Amino acid sequence: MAGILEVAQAEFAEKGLTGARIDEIAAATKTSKRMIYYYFGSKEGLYLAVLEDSYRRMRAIEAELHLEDLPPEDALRRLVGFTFDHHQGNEAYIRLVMSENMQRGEYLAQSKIIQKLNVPAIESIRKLYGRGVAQGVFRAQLDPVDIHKSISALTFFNVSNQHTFGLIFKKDTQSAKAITARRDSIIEMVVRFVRK
Amino acid sequence: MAGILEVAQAEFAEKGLTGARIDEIAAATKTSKRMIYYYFGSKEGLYLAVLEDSYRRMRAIEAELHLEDLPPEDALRRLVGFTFDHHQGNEAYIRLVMSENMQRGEYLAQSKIIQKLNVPAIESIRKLYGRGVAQGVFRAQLDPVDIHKSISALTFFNVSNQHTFGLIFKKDTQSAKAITARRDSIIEMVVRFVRK
DNA sequence: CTGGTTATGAACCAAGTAGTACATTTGCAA
DNA sequence: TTGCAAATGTACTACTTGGTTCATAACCAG
Repeated sequence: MAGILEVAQAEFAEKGLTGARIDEIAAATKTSKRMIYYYFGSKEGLYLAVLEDSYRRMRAIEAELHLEDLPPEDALRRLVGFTFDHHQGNEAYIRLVMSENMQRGEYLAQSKIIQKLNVPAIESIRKLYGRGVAQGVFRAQLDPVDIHKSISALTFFNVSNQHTFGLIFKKDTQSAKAITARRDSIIEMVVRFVRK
Repeated sequence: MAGILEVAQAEFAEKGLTGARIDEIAAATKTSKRMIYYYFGSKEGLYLAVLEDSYRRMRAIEAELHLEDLPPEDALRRLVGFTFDHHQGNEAYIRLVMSENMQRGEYLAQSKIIQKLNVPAIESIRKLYGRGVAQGVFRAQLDPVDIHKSISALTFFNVSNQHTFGLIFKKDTQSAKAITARRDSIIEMVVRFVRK
């Protein structure tokens, strides 16, 4: 059954909810279409299961960064860099989130476990930012969720929109060099935003 | 035929390439399915036409901002604010671009006119940034395309990922107040990035 | 061993759905 | 008017696809 989820994640990430084919998922699994319906009830049920599983795995990896051990600015640099790498290395996850936004969050809204999974992400920013303000290196009055949103936007977009952006500006955006440069630029942007 | 494009844009933006239904588009038009095939050849042909038309209209609006008349930082603020508003007010366009990225840019790559349409966007940043450096208010050595990418990322994400982000962080992200706050935050972020 | 619950296989179906065949009409130039 | 190309309506089809029916097998507690 874990195998079904993996295969289904790949298929849904590749083609979206409507583009994905249950028959193809079944064919790539050891089980049959019959079993997919037995376990997940419907295409939508499977999609939701995949969605939850993907968020869960994403956050599980994010958990341990040990930002407390670093000075605030270093911690922030590390957090942003890590988020960047993480998005960069998980295109399937990115595509699932894109797909879900195309459905206007209709399926994620049905999930009961999602909200809980994401509190830690904000918490680590809140702490780190609080320390920075206390030490006088960060400016005050900023909203941690807003900071998180900017970090997400910058790192997410770099993967999600790589194709249209690359085409339009004829830039190689995916060479190791280009990726590193972009990574540094994003880190710099976030740090400058919070720095006093 | 212009009518077809409008209806088709709405349908493709709403449901993506695979989710969109030619029959539905036909039903919402004054013409028939037969005519859609007559003019556009296939579903993909129609999709490509819609894509090109949407980019074209987007850039046409962007054209006149008169940034030359303003001091560099003011010009940058205006550009970012305008881009933000523009994305905020054109969800259909955003969704089409998302959809196209889900296809890995396969259809946009077939378009011969796309690259040309986007040179001006970079040009206006390049000029504005050059002026800022010359006047000593912006730091040197930055890449205009990189700046443009950050502006796009921040403003695009705010629309494209509003649903998942809103759900996860239980934040109202679409009230007038929230939008204005986010707008200001993004402008500030970009300005701080280029400022000396 | 038995009864029932869980798991599985194979063929099947009804509803969509992109695309077409064919006939017909409209417009327009000569 | 004639003739030809562009435009259009109706009905159809070949195929895909989510989901099901029915029968059977494997498992497992009492």
